[in-house]
Amino acid sequence: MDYQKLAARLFPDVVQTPQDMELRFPPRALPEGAVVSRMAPSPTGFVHLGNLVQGFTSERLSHQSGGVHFLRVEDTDAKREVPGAVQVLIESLRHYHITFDEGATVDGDAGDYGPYRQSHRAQIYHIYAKFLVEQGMAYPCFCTEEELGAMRARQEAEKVNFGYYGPFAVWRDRPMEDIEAELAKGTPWVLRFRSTGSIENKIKFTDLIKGNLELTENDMDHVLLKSDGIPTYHFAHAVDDHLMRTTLVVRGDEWLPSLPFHVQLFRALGFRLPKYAHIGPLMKMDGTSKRKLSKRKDPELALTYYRAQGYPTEAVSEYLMTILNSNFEDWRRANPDAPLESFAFSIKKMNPAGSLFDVDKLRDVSKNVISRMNAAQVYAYVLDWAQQFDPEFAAALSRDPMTSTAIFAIGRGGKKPRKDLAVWSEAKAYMGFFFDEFFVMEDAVDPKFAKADICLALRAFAANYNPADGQDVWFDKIKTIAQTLGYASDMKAYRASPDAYRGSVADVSMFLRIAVTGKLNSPDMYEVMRILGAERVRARIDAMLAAL
RNA sequence: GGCCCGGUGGUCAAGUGGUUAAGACACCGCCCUUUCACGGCGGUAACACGAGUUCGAGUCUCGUCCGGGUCACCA
Repeated sequence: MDYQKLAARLFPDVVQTPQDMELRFPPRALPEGAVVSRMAPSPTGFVHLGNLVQGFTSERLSHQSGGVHFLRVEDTDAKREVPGAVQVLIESLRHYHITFDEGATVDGDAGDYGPYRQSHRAQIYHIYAKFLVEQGMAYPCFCTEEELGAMRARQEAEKVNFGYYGPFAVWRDRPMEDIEAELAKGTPWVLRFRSTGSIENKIKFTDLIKGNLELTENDMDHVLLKSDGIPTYHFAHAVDDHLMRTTLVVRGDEWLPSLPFHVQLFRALGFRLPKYAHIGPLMKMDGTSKRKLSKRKDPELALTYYRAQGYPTEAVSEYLMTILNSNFEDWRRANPDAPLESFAFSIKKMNPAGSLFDVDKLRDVSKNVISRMNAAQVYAYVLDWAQQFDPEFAAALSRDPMTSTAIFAIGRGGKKPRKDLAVWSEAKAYMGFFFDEFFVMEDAVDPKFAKADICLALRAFAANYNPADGQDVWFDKIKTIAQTLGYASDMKAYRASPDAYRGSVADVSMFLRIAVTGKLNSPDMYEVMRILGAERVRARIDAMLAAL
């Protein structure tokens, strides 16, 4: 077989050589130990937690080492192309503070190692495809989908390994005449790798996360170029990561099975193999069993889900960091206000196994993140969320920003801040009662108290209420009312002999709380009344008196 | 089915031959407290199983079992 002739026949337009590419994309001048890593997502319009996990890891590792982090868009699958997806992708990543030194941008490329969209790199791939054919390491295959399907069915029936290999690689050693005949007919073809591997052999490999691995050699003649001339992931990975001078590939461990093939490919192309870090998957419980989080079935995989629920982006980041680096939580406790970037991310701390996604934990992290914010920040975030997902609430909040901020300031700051909110969408339930349009009687007074008694207490409070009172005076008045009406003003005394009283000052407070907030639970009542103002406090007490 | 990865409380996880096997979340109890939230104290709960190596194994080896991933002209 004349491989030169075959190569020329298959790629008549290719004039450049791999050497030309070496000159065009020279090795990077970076200090020893600087990591060049990248994100290489496909633009499906669906940015998910897996992207973030991968992105945090590659970003931290490259930037902490003084290296380069770039973005490459893997848009090689025309069938899955979604308009506008690249923009969504880039904006989402920026939102989560995953930064790039070079790569694809919304309207083009930035950097010397591009193009950074695989759809713009066809000529480059073809140079290497031609090279492999010339070397006898790749060949065209004219099998149809039907033929491949039938082969697979036969393999399943015969219980042999699936795939295009050995005796099943029907186009592997066809004579030139056969190839020429199909070409002349215009039959579509794919370019396949001619594997010299055997499943009898093992290769040793060290993964930065998984450690020492022993894998079976690849004996499959995988597809390099699809019939439209666009490369498969494998081929694009080898060519791009070599030419972009990537030193570390961070990706999900679903790629582990194809690693032996990648090792072969790099060797065949004369490329130096980068280091690899394969991350375990994010799992979830499905009934009684675990499974990998799925794009199709699990809405909580999508970043838009967290946006809609109202999780601060920082909470999502911090939660993922607790999964990625086991010592992150300890560090955060010791450095509550330090920016995420000052944490010393270590690949050694990454777990080789997959972890179950834990919503309870996420909520806890989120509460802590929010508790560290000041009232103005919380107000801004809640407003931002509400403008998109609850416009009526947003309108109420922004009517009087000062007051809204003051509401969020209750119990905030100090050593023991309240942690009421885990997500912005809970804000309305938490403090909506401040707004007359959202005020509803959610809860009722314990029916063991007679309506007449409740009225007595409420009237007494209204009669004595002075908004100018300090907190102590305010509460002393309530205690006095309690005492006068036969309720215990001292909780210890009440607990000692509850039957000696009509109730306690806690019950009197409860009447007031229901009247003013409509709820059994609320933040500090004194602060609530202060912000609500005397007029509305009285109006709500009157309304409750009327309802009783 | 083949190949590969993994297996410490319900969950996330420390742990690299000698520990009373950390910590966090969740759960339960008590304290603080006018409610809730916060905070404090305490509690239930784990090395999948079986051999082997060793004075000694969660840690090393082998086998078994279980879980997951992967076997496309998708990435």
